[in-house]
Amino acid sequence: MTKKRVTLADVARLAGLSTTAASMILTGRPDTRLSADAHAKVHAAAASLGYRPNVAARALRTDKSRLIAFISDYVATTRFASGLIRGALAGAEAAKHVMLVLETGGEPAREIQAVEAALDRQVDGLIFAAMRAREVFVPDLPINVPTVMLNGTSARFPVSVLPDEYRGGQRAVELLRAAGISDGVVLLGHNAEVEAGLFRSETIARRFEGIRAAMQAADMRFMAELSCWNWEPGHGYELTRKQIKAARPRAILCLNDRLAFGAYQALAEAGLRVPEDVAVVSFDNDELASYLRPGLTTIGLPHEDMGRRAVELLLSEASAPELIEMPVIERGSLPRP
Amino acid sequence: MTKKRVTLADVARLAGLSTTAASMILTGRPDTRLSADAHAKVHAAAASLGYRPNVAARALRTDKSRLIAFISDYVATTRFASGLIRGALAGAEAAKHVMLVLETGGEPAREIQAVEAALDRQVDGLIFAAMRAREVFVPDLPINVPTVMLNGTSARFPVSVLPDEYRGGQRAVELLRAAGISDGVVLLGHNAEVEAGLFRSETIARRFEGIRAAMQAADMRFMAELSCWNWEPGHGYELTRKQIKAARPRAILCLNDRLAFGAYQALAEAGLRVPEDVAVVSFDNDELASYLRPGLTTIGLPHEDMGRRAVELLLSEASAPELIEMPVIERGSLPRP
DNA sequence: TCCCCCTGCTAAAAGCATTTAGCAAATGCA
DNA sequence: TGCATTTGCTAAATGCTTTTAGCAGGGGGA
Repeated sequence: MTKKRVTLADVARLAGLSTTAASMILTGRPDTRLSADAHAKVHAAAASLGYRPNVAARALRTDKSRLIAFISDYVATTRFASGLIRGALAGAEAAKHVMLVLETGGEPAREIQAVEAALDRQVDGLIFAAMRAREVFVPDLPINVPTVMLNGTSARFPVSVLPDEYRGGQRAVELLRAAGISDGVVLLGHNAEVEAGLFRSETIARRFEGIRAAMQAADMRFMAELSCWNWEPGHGYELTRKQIKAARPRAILCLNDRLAFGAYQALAEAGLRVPEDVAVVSFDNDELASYLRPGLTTIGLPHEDMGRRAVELLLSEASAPELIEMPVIERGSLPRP
Repeated sequence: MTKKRVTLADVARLAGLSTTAASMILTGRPDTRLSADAHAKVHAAAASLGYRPNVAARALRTDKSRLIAFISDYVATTRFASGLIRGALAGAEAAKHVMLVLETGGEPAREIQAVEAALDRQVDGLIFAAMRAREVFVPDLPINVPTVMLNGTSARFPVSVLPDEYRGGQRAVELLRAAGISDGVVLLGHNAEVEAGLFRSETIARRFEGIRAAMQAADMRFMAELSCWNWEPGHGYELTRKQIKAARPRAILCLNDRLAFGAYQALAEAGLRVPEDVAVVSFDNDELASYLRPGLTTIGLPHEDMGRRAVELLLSEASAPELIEMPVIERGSLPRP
């Protein structure tokens, strides 16, 4: 507890050199003219004392903290968005940075506090992460460090990392086609406002565009579009139940895995088998998807990749937004052709 | 970008006082003899310049960084363990601290790096969080700051925060009793090694003890104990299916919600209704539990409370471990008596 | 009047690493 | 030998805040 930290001065003293020399050697400066002997002595001294630089002192001098702040509205309400953190953490570690995480609940006051707390600590960059992709509120403070928007956008900060929803939407439809299904497809989770990008998420609007484009390209049309606000299992269950009563579909294209989960429940209850009687495709690759029987084929949200990429863009001071590929995760909810 | 930070010296200059005065006033020192006038001037100057102290410089001088490190093996593999982070984040925010999060994947080399990175930044405390409660590997480095173990234990650091599994185990059985069920109960997810505390988690061993104690107290005995290593839905499904074929239980006590999920699938397939034909109780309060139909009654893992409490113990330099109550979450998988 | 204490404030050091400017000795070249 | 370079290294300044030690002036008591 009381053992004093070992400082650069201690190392220098033990090596019989100046702190200047020690500093230059330990930070690995290229063009210094210090002798090989000096290098050896300093390294030996540092090792024997177990020297570790005081990052605060270094940050004070260099204005680089090797710290980045990850400010999100909700870390893990969707357990799933935590993939964003995991990825970012991995990216930070790879770049020998360390990550401060702050949660704001989407409340402006807490957002301000979070940004201030981060800036006070001289972070090298800010990542604003949103649980649901949308226009993110960024407090109107002077921010003088690189900033990237993760799973969201901001008029003020152009560099963002988003899933490539358009392509993802296309893929879902292509999957259906490849399974030999070209009609009797029901869209589950439609919502006009969302589709228009008015609410919740512009990126989901792009998902719709991709779906519509692919449908058109294949000259397909939905048998029905079942609309609801929240995309929770309960809604998926109810809508699917009603649909089955009206007319049995050949396939259900669900806007997320939780809806698909509800659809499975309704199908099971009606004695319909997946995929023989009704095929299902979905979006997200929620952990759920692997629990279902049969496993759910879904277009994954590449959260972990996105998080990692956000850090990379941040540290390379990129200036353009980036779209991350949505992987197709094939499990068993589509018939093999 | 180039706008220089405003420093304490700037504030002092504008206020027409020394930096000493400004510092004392802004940090709210109690026994200073500075005039009310001086206070007013300094505060006015600070406000008008938008002064924010440089935390690195302050940390350098005071050795207090208002930073705590959250070092975990896996943040969110179980999406669920991320509740630990959420709680800790909330606790840190309440205490005006900020949290560094580091992930180690349980690899010793990364653990060492993580601890060093944290210590280099003069964190005020360390939280070692484990995804699964167990004896946690803590690298053998000199650690001279308060440390608490979260959802795990360590011989070296006695203060830990764990769920009260013994009581939780009892509660599960009591729930069955209260629903009028006293026989025909199958235990799903037993495992002799785990029960003996030899592997994975000592706290799960305590859960078993609680279950056994309550069973004995109620003079009940399991109809069968179905054992498996991994507690995933697939295993729950298989074991339940076999059990149904052999003899239909009145209730299934599942060691976690994922097993219960599998049990539901097998039950549905066999045309058995929950809870009329077969009741189910479980542990964890995974998000899954609310998706099932009917909702799963389960003994919740209080991750968020635990995270918050860990920070509180850390900052109060507590010296004793603490058990956090496991809430019973009643949904619809038990019959109303 | 002299001494002491209180009030209100400040100069300077400390905390630790990086960096600029520059010194002394050795070497190279003519 | 004499001058310019190069080599190998260091003193001191810098970044910003906190804290210690202490100064100047006014008032009170003896």
